[in-house]
Amino acid sequence: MAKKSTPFEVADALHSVAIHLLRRLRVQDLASGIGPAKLSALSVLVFARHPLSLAALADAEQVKNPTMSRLVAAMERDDLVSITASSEDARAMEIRPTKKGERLLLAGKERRVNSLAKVLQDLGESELSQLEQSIGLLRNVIRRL
Amino acid sequence: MAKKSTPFEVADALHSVAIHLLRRLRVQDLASGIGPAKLSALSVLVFARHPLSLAALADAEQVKNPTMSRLVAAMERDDLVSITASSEDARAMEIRPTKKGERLLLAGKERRVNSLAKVLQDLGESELSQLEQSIGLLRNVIRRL
DNA sequence: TCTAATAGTTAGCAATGCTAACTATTGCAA
DNA sequence: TTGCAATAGTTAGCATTGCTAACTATTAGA
Repeated sequence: MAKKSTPFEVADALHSVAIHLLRRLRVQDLASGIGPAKLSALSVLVFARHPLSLAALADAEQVKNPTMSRLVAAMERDDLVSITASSEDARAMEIRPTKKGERLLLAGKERRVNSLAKVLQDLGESELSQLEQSIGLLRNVIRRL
Repeated sequence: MAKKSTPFEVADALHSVAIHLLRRLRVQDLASGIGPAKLSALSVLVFARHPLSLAALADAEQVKNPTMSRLVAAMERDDLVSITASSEDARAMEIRPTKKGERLLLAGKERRVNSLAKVLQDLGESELSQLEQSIGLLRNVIRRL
């Protein structure tokens, strides 16, 4: 049986693990030819399955509007997203991934996640489902953060 | 019962959760008055319990020498680390945290981790120990990455 | 109607990452 | 022993991504 740990200790360990996990995965991001911030924003757009406003996208990515504004502008220049004015509100934009953006995201994501998936394949089925449950827990934790 | 997921799906979810977790915790880092890269490097120095060379520190942090060189120079200016030449090799440096650096790290870490710990307190004991087991799994995964 | 709120942009700064090219030592081999 | 290649670190210059402050344009409401 595992030693009983305090929430502080678990938080500390979790923080450390998250840092080091991403640090390793960062290497794979390079092959996408697009930065991690753009890749992540593009991912939100692709999986949203409907257009998002700039503010909504900034919110989802936990960055400020000017930061997302710049990312979206760059992605539009690269033909990864298309921008149209909202029909109801001329101030607002509707941002969608282009076909090219969608293709790039899926390919990039595959490359990125594959190196992690390869290691996860060595885990047993029960370990994998345990990880999955923990991920579910963490999503709630993050929401309350 | 949870739907059976592929390693790829779990890897993807894990990647996403790690990103968003750190994004939330980043807010707390601000109170340290020191950037996350420096905080993390300082953490390595403090917990190493012996001096490290620049290359060793860069390696531990998974960054290139010039990047670490700049971080270390800034930390020395702020009196967070002390730098001495190695007695055996005049090219190499020995980097240690100062008292001030150690204090700042521990205080910063506490602040940083506390916001996460606060949310984790609302989890049940079984959920907490489940998280803990997953963290153990992940440490092995990261090592193999 | 006019004013306050909202959506987004622009400008300018800071932190952190990189590569290329440099200096200074070290160590090995001729 | 000398001289060259390898090693440790720095400097310069650039890209990305984050921020705040200050701006424009549109909308909505008093």
